[in-house]
Amino acid sequence: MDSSERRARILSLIISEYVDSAVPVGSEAIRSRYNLSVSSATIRNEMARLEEDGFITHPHTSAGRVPSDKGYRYYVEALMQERDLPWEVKQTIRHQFHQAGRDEEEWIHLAAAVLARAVENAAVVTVPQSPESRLKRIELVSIQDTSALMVLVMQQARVKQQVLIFPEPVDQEQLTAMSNHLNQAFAGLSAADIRRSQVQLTQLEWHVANAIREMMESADRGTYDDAYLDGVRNVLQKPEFASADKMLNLLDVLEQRNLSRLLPFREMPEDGVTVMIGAENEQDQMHDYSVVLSRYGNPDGMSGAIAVLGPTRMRYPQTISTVRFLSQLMGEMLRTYYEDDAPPPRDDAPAT
Amino acid sequence: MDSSERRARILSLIISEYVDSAVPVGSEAIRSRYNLSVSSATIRNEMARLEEDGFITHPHTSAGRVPSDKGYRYYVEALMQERDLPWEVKQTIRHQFHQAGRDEEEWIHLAAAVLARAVENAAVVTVPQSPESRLKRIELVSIQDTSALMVLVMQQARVKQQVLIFPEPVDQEQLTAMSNHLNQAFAGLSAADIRRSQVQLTQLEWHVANAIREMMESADRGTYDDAYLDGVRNVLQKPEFASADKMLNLLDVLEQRNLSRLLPFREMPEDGVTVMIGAENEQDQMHDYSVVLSRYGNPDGMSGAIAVLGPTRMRYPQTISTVRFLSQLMGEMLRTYYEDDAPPPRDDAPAT
DNA sequence: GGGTGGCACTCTCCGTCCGAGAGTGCTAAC
DNA sequence: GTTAGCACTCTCGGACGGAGAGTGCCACCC
Repeated sequence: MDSSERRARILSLIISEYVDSAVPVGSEAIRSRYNLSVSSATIRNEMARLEEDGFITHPHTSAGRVPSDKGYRYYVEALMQERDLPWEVKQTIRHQFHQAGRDEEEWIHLAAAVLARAVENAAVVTVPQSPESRLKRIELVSIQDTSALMVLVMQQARVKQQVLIFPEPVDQEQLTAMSNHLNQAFAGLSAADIRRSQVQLTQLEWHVANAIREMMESADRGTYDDAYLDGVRNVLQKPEFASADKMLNLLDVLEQRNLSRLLPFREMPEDGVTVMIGAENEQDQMHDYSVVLSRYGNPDGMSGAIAVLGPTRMRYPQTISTVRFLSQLMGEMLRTYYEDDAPPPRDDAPAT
Repeated sequence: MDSSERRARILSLIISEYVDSAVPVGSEAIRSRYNLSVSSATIRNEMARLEEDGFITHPHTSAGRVPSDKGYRYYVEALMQERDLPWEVKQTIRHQFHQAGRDEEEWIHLAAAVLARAVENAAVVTVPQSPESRLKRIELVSIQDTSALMVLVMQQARVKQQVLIFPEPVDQEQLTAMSNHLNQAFAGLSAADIRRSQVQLTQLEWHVANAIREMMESADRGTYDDAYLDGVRNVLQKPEFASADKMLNLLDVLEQRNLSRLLPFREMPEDGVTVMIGAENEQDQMHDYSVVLSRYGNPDGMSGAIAVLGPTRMRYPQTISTVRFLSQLMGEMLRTYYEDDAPPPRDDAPAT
């Protein structure tokens, strides 16, 4: 057996063992558990080499070895074999999704729950966003003399609402007239289009148009901020978080709603699964965690992100396959239920 | 000094001291810290009496005293004096609220954040609900050949949305015709009214009407389930949760979305603040926590609940005042922004 | 008889110590 | 290159003990 090949195998075994047990793994342990045909002394020699090269470390002199970020990275890159999820598992998930397919909130929730459960870590799923909202319909409903509810329907079936306060009493008839006019003027436009628009508007209409534009702009800005989180408990239960301050640390990372700053959604490639191990994440707070994430949907149309967050000691193969499958599935769901008639101009979209 | 009066004073001091320090408080500590004119031995005697009567307990023989649920209850009932919040504090909060008054979600969020921060514990704020939703307007917007977005506007400015799938292609023109007809037929009705309605509907309209009814029913059922939570960290940081299992315990209580089962929203009186101390809550899981809660809004119109959750060791006076003030303020907000002109009379179902 | 000083007693907390156990690294031999 | 052997290191957990805080009770005092 090639010596570097054997070294790789040992690294692989250390990782499997450590991922399962959370306990530093010693030379004798792997020899006996995987009955290798070499002695523990040989394994120790190899381990020393692996440590020299930075793939594993030592909590202290007389402890077993623990994979380093670099070790995991090499494992993910070269050693592990990603298994496709078993057909039944896929089928079960698919079924659950089609059950809950109507209500977006429920649907995203479900995705997070399924993911968290499958990978036994925390899952984050963002609400899908379109790159630039376009107005489809506006509706004004009277509430009080001087206030009305504005409901915006955007393309891709996104609905936004806001209470408007008018400087003078406005009745439903006026509101209807205004919404008719605004619909005519603004349907199909983006926030920028509306800003540039030259349409003649009354004072009140202008008031409303402003509110529309602001809401659309804030919707466009808010990408990735609206995320569902599930499975925090999975992570907290892991032995690495047994102490109270570790737990608080993790909760700090998760509870704040600026998750999107900690997960590198922005740098996500258009497709494929991204793995970020420990200190590879630029955020200091994330150095003890790994993130596996993927975009779902169509970058030109509706898209969001799903991510798994857990300790660096994570089952990468399963996690990656699951994230991959779920992101595909959610893409399909988006196309089926939410996308406009006009198919986005890409020619690799699998037929539904 | 009357002896029972002195005993009450000592209980009061024990509670203040313990609430601040989280450490069992001894006789000498109280004497010196509040320079009472009696010796520690006398205080010990009084403490023995208080313990006999069940107001305080002993973690172990040679430890100081800790208030029992009964002790806190007596304190809340008879000893503490609820101070009104300082005017500036009220003003600051009021100001924040009027800043964020438009968007309901933001507004509820803010309420939870303000409350959690003010009382240094966890805060729960439910979305306001009306006792029975009434349809105000329905809108149908085409998405694809066979699917459309249904947007329901209820009285009290609540908006619900759902994607509908039709068995046959339907274009926007048909959708508009349908929504016009349904608006005519159903405006102002409750789910029950719609169920009873005798209006002639086409097959497709019937399909939609069904969806409307289901959504309204689910909205009516869902009271109190939709809640915002803030300040979990405040609670976790307290010394009583320093150990990992205590933390997990608390997280279990909070993370699950069935908070409404643990907080006795249903038994809430129509007005006033309810305090529930430790084992007074029927739910076993809640025996270590106290809850201070209040309804906000108008029981006949829109109403919701706000609650504070923390360890039984809690600053009851401040917490109660804050909850009281916030519930009043939120009631005002509801009336100002969200309530219909016509207060919902009981028997106004328009004939169809 | 209530209040008080005194004192023995109890229990926790924390630092120290020690032995068992696990694992390493090195060396010498195969 | 591999291996057996062995000294060495470090952690973990239990035992121990002293310091400190607090109680409970008794005898005494006003």
